[in-house]
Amino acid sequence: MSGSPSPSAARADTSRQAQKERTREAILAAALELSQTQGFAQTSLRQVARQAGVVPTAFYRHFAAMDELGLALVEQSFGTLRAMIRDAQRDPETFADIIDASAEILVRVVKQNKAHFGFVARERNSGSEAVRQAIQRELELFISELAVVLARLPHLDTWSAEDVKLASGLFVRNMVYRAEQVVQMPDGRPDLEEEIKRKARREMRLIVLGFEKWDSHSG
Amino acid sequence: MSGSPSPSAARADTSRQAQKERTREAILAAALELSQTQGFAQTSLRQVARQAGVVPTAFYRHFAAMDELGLALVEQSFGTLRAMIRDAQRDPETFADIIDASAEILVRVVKQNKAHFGFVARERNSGSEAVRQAIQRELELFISELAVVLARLPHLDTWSAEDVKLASGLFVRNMVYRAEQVVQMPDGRPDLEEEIKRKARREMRLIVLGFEKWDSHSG
DNA sequence: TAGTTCAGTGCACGAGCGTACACTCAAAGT
DNA sequence: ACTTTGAGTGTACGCTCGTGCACTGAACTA
Repeated sequence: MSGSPSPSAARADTSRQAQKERTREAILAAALELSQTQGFAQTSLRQVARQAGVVPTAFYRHFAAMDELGLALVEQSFGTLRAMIRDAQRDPETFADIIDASAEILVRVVKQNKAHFGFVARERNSGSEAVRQAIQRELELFISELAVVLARLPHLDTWSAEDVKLASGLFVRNMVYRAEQVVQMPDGRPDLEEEIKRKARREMRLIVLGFEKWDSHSG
Repeated sequence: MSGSPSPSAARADTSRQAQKERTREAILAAALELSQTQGFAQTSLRQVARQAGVVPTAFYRHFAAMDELGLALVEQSFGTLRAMIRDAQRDPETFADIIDASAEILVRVVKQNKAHFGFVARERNSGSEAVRQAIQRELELFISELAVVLARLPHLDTWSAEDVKLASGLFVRNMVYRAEQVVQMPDGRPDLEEEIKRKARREMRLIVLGFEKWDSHSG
């Protein structure tokens, strides 16, 4: 992450690769911002270049085509998503129970990363074939990762792997849905925010009740 | 619905309004088909006109702009969705239980109307502002309608209206998700189809188990 | 039958698009 | 000190796009 060849230059690295990286970031940021209002597929190469402060043909020094940029954004977005569960696992005992904590973290992290979560929600069903497939695959992977976490919880620790994944899928899909709502939420409306948290909590509780019964039902 | 001014002409009505209606249908069908592969927002007025067999400027005789066409497609699509619950309510006792029936009907109807369900799934998060809002509103309405049906079922008949709506929302969102899968399913793969049905059944059963416990939990 | 209406035509326009190509000029390599 | 490299530039091309405008001719009206 550090380690440029020249030892000093703490403020603005003028080395070639550092400058290139900076432009790349500018292009990614520009594409993400433009996607928020008009969708990635409607965002043109020229718009991205303009917003990034670069001439259209310079784009090709970084990405072969817009599709490639899209895949980079998918990767970036899921980095944010993964940071969220890492966050959620860090201190699971701060709150009365794990559900309150999850609802809290969900709303907070999504609010802080509206662009990334919005990108995933939008492009999941409407992006180009490549982007769509990348998102679906990442989402499947994410469900599996969450399943590993869930498998250590009471009730679920005796379930089959398939059952845990089913539960994980239900959670993730509800999370995606609530995230969509947070993304569309106007700023400065803590009442709406609380309402979403409350609904998310109630839904998760209903599902957990199902867990408990499924437990005695199949165990 | 019938009642053209001229009494005969059972085959091809050449009356003015009938011809106009036929062109309108052709435009709707063209837009729906083009949306399937490239999304509605990427579909141009000229593409639609071309596919409908009409000159671009003729489009304006039917819709003021593409947005208006989009709203018409939303309406058409939700007509299909409503036909589905009407279908589901028609003979709820044909199958062993209501869950088997729902999974069966879901997959069958979605498969028969891939274009409409795909349109809703895609444009729900990525359409123009107007289209997106129309879909969200229709989806909310649909959840309320399903809640009325659910409220008559065992266990749920004692719940508060808000709780029933929560349950209805969970069902609809899972339905939307499974519908997305059916839409993306390649043709002629009954094994995948059965797999989706099986998962949908298991998910619904898990949620229903939650219902039963919530019942004794809050009642 | 003569006159009106209006769905669909044909043309023209300016604008934005992706991308090919030849270029510049600092940083990196020698 | 020199050459090489390659990120970013500027121009130019052939598209497609939405839309304005004057038109045609069959279905309707009186």
